[in-house]
Amino acid sequence: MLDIKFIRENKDIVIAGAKKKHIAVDIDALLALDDKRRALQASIDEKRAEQNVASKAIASASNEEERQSVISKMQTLKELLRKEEESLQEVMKEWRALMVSVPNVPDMSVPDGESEKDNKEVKQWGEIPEFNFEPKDHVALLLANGMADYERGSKVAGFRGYFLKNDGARLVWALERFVEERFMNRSDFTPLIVPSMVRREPFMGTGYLPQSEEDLYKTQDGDYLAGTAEVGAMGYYMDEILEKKDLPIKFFAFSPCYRREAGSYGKDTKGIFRIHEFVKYEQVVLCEASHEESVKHHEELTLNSEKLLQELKLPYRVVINCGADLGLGQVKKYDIEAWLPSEKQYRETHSSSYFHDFQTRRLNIRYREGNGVVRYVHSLNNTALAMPRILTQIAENYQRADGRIGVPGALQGYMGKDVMGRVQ
RNA sequence: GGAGAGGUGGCAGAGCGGUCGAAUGCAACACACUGCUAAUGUGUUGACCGGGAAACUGGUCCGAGGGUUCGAAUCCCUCCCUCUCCGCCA
Repeated sequence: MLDIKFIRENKDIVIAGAKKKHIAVDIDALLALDDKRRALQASIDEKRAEQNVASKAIASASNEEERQSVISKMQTLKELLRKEEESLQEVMKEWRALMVSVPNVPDMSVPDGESEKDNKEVKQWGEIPEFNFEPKDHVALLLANGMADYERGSKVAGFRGYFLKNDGARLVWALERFVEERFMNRSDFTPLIVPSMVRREPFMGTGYLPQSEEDLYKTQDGDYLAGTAEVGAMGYYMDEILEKKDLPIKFFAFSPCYRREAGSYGKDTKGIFRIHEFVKYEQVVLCEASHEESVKHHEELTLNSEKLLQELKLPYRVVINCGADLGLGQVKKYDIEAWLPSEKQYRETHSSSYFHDFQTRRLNIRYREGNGVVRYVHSLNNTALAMPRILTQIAENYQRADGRIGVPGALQGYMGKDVMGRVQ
């Protein structure tokens, strides 16, 4: 959510930002409604002030006659007040609905664009592997090596269901220990295991609701299943006022993740690239309200993830997401994409974004500055490692002529070997 | 699943329908005192919306939403949440 004052004073910027994101929102209607809201509020405040004065007069009236005369005057005022309060309520309802639909303003450095195809590459790392045999895709590789079972996966769990077995399961556990150890060595990150089954408020606060309701699983008790640990981690300090000295707060958060993938029925239907249920380690940062701080942490979070891919020796690139590929609250987003040989293109493994105070305003997470001023903190997040998606890139990039899969050097200690699978 | 208790400021915790934004304690901050620390004394300290250059000023907020009343933290209703006990289960 943006500050209504900011919208009022920077109408053109907000309209241009929404256009860049290709999100339809009627700012003029919002501002007209806001004028109405403020006029009503002022009138109500005035009447209440009158009522407060009268109340004191009634309490301290010297005689009954005087008392009764003020009371009867207040009875008519009460009726007027009631009417105005009712219309304010209606206005507020509409006002709130509009307010949560106003997107955050993207950064200057965000490129224009219609879709993810217009994302702009800003960095490439690693060498794209050349094979002297016909490389297979991850679907076949994992199956042939007994590392995944899709048929039984869908028998048991339905569409996009999967089992990981043998070295497939062991590889996930190895990756967990790999990433945990990297972050455990950093005292600035607080390890956090977060709930996946979460109330509505943190979803509203992080911006997943109300817009993306159809992408979420919902329980019969009205809770939702989170598609990322960001939701629970951001909810952690909801409705709290932090101290400046405690910032930045960095979470290394783990959770199972659930996504309905409602809008992507045709995409990535095979294998384990796009699935309903997975696990993810997520970096979440709360920092003081400064654009420079946000940018600094954004670059750092992105680099943290890049280092993991570098250790795994997976070729990747970093793209700046274009306007249309940004979420409602995001100011700027980098996707990190690792090379997928079977598709001869990079595919997303990480997504790193910052929000300024868009989320924290909704979540009501603030901090006290030294001078006593209370401000909304800034928030950011980025994937640390998501599994099993990363198995697709590992399997394909490390595949061998004999059909087996090499173990990345950084994982050999955890796996206890340097090659996975079986000879065909 | 059954029974009960409760939700008040950063925390703890009082609070007769009007003088309650709310006693008191703790914490924090400032000043004083003290060789340092500790202790002590004095004072200050809520958030949000609006007006104002500012000083200041009007309004709102005691879980949420309704109701009664001239007036609600206080009375009534509904909902949400938390806790305790019993049962069940890991």
